[in-house]
Amino acid sequence: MLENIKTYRSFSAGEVIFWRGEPLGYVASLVTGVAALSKTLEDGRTQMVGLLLPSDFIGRPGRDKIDFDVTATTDVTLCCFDRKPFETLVRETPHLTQRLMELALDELDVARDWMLLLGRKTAREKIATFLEMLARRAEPDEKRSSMILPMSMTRDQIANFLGLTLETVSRQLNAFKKQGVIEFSDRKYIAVKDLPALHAASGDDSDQGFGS
Amino acid sequence: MLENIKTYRSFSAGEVIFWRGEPLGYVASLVTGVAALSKTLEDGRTQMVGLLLPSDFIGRPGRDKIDFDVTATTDVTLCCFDRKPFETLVRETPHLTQRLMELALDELDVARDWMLLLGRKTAREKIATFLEMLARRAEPDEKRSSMILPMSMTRDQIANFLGLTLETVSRQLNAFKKQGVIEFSDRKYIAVKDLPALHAASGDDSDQGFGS
DNA sequence: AAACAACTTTGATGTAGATCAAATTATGAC
DNA sequence: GTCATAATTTGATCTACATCAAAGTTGTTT
Repeated sequence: MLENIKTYRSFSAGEVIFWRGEPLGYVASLVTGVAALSKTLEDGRTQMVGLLLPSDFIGRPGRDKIDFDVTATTDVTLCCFDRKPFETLVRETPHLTQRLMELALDELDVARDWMLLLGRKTAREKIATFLEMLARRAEPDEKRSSMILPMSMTRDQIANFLGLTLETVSRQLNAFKKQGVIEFSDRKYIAVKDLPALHAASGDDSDQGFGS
Repeated sequence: MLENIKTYRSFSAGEVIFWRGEPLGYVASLVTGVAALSKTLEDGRTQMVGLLLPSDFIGRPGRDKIDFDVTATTDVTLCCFDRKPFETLVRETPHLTQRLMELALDELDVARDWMLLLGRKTAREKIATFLEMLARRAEPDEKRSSMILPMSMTRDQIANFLGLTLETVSRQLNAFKKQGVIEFSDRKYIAVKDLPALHAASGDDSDQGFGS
């Protein structure tokens, strides 16, 4: 049923997918690539408020506007559904509403973890949390302490994600490198050598969330 | 239908309503008072991740645990529904699911505004945003630039809400007082004298959210 | 009304991370 | 390969806010 109304769209790295305040013509599911949700203050300071990875959903039933920009971090492919028919479908399919609510609740949990990070963590803890999150997303089940993560964000983007400056991100990343916790030479990858060390540096209560 | 399964519970200021990780026996709607959602790091640093005012909902369909503590800020009355019958009801009432999803999306918007505040705003901007938010909630329609706000939070609680220390909160509050933007003598109230000045000091993009 | 405990204010000092300023090093184009 | 542009690193300095440390308030108990 969704099949009939779906179309694909592509965006290249750096392109804006949705502007804040602009009426949304469609909702979408991210197929490939990475996109970021961000908010901006009047003087240009920006803060990322969400990261979209493949299978993540953009758009909110019952709302025709969003209050943040959505930007392609890498080249991105979207699977789009026109809003009107999608909303009709949602109204007629209770199960789908249920599913969308679960997605919203998941996003809310992530947002609240991020609030704790932004409000109370040190720069070192922020970087450790960020890397640990990437590692967990890349290999949800594996318990290896070592792995290679594709890195599509620049230092500046990471800084906007963590509420830091790009210089601080660079320094903390190199501090972890010097300690042998991570390795990198190429800009495209970061190798995690000691995941438990990252977790220990994240400041998180050990039995919170995914605990140790 | 909800009538049959509802009960009322009271908590006095400072009491914990739900502990993080503890299975939730019931969901609830806040009737009177103020409660706070908060998260804690292993060394005790805490960050509030939400504020519950009358009519706000606690608990999430399909989840039996929450990842934060809920604490009564003032004396609180809750209207509770046992979880099992409530969930059955939700499954059978698509309209209710729809409504709960809207609540979740509203919370998500609030959480993201807070991420911008925590990540990028200065102490002065945080305080201005906080006071402006209270003013808007107290009188959503009124366009008066002057009003009296009941203040139930201590400096320490405000600090945990804004990602600051209590001393910084005190200093910034007194700075606004000295400038005639607010007034207070009693601990129970803050009088806003110049709402536009607060908005101007909040750092928000003027056409974002509720614009100027 | 005195004694207290819990807040709040105010001041002095310290510091993590921001800001400013160059190098240095990738990376993609030609 | 060479050039040009963008990203990263590194260093020096600055500053907003945290931290430490007393007072001063306010409200409550007896």
